[in-house]
Amino acid sequence: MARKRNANRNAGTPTLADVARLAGMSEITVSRVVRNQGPIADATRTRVLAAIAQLGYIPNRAAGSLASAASTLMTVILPSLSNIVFPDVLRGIHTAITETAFQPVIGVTDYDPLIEERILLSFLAWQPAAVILAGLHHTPTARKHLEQGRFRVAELMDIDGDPVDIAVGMSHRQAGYETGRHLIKRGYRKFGYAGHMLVHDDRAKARYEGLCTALQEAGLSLVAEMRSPGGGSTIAGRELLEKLLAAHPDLDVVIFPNDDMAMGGIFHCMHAGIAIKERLGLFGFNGLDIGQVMPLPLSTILSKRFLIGKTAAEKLLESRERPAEKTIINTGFDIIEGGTA
Amino acid sequence: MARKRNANRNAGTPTLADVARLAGMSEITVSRVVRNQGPIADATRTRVLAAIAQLGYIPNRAAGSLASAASTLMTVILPSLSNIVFPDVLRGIHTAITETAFQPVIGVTDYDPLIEERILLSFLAWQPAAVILAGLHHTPTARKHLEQGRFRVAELMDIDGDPVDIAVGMSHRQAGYETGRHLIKRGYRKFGYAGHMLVHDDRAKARYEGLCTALQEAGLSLVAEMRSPGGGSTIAGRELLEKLLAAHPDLDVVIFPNDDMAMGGIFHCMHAGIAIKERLGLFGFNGLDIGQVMPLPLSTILSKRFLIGKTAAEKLLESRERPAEKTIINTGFDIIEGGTA
DNA sequence: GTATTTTATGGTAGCGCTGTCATTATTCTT
DNA sequence: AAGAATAATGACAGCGCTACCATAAAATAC
Repeated sequence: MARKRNANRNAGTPTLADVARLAGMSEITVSRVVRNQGPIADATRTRVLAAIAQLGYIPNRAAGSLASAASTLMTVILPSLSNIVFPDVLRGIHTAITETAFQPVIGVTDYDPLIEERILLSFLAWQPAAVILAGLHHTPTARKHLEQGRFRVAELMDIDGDPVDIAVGMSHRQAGYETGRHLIKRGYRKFGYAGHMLVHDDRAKARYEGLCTALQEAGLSLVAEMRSPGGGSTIAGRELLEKLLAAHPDLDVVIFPNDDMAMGGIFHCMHAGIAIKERLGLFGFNGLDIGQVMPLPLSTILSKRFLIGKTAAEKLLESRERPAEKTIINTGFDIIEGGTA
Repeated sequence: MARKRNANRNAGTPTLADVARLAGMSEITVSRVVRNQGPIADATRTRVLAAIAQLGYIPNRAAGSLASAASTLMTVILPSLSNIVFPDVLRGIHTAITETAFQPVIGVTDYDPLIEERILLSFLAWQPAAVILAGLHHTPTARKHLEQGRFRVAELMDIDGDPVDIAVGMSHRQAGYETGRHLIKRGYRKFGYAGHMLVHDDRAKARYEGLCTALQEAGLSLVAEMRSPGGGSTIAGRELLEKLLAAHPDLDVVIFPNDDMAMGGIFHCMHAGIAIKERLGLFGFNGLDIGQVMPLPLSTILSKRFLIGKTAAEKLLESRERPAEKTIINTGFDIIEGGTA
């Protein structure tokens, strides 16, 4: 019976109708006050707000979403949370939407496009207002949904490719290339690469390729490379550099796919008494704070993660509609000369 | 007119009714298949799943939530994302729920209980299945909602207090106390504290108080303390230690509220040529990886952040109902002796 | 002073799904 | 073989809200 159902639910949860009754207005008027939409007389607004406060009314967003076929949720799907990089992006997003009605729903893919697809579909069930993901590479199914959905899409970090709507990030290929150019200019000639095995980390791969291109153009090539089977942690960087140098003691510079690993490299050198920069150059990527506070600041490339997140979210807030044209926002990067290469 | 409305929405979004029609079943049966609920004949399930696949049906969770007065959303409200600590917690939560239907919605409070309250209320509009927050201290309004809501509540990090339902964490007061005992045992006598000004960081405060208690019991007290106006970053730790030592050169050990600041302390000593441990002990909190990989591993306390997040989420998954009794899960902490104190 | 626009409010019909109660086939008891 | 329990499915109302249209009152136009 309907009454039973009501009894179960309504236990102390006031609805629009309750507010309307108390304020002596219709439901739709209360709804308009709540949503700040349409013309409302000041007196009416005051009365309604008083009733809302008195009852402690909390709007039911599920009902609202259902009725309007739209929600205030912003789907954020990131590859990882292990490293501060993506929390930084998330922080940027949060900063942009903190004063808006948007609420971020988070998914983590572990760099796996199939997991990304699964998470995306499960989140689309909420009719999100916008979707943010990392990178430009998704499964065909995911891409299809992203293109056909009634929501805006921002793809972060990477701009080397064809975005669905909006891409915000930097060219990782170029970053790798500039890294190579920079180090060649500094006089390094025997390049080593100490990477990781995250096969789906497209951006690390793009930087690697950019680096190789720069070397090639200068008639050089990687003398040695190794990849740590785990991930890209500091400890992995430390151990990997040790192994790399054991096999190739003649290297004069080693590039890491991120600052965490590069710092591990610094620690190995400190421990093994290797003169950083003079005897062996070390170069990272990301420009983490900690690398810059060290007595010998890490030479690296500053990626603007917070800015990427913030810019993307702001761009998504600009309009409710999908943009007619694709937009690519290049947040660029800075080479931090540092003291290690 | 209804037709117009339909036309706008239905643009390519199949509903349960569409699936039911195609499969030749009733809507409720399709719903049961989707939710894996109730007895369904194998043949029926197969037929329905085929229809779902054919149409690319995605259930509308807003409608489902409205009808059932329950959602699959898990509200996660954290103080900050700037430091890896809370992303670690979030990672633990995500690990626990990744194979379930739960989806985390994230809020960040900047350690402000009023912002926490605002975020909580806005999230309750989704009728979440569970709420996770940090700490045991909330505004009265927030506490009231947490106690009366139709969802389970987990309060993380801290267990010194009275939880709503479930608390998962450690005693920060005890951690501070043990820090003091440990350093006294090591022979340190002239204690300095290099903190920050996050007034709402209750846990740093509890550790500080525990430390003071330990000193007092040994007839000692803090010789000097300073607080950096910014936050608890590595650079702040480095600058603060320099200032602290300039004013109080006789200190023989300095405690920091977190590893980030303590590492800043290490860097200052390295730069200034101060013999760490012999001349000046340094002690942190958190047990971050990076501190342990340094040539001189940081002396600190390992807080089990990932475990806290994971345990809490698992506990919340155990039952759909609010627990009859309060539960406190102490994940404990480990003193890492390290090499800096 | 009437026509037109603007401002403020309400009635009503769903949105897409699930809870509740029935109903019919099937299997198990004794 | 009749009765009881179980398995499998369906009808239907309604969750709480908002889009859509309509209407009344006030302001403005000419």
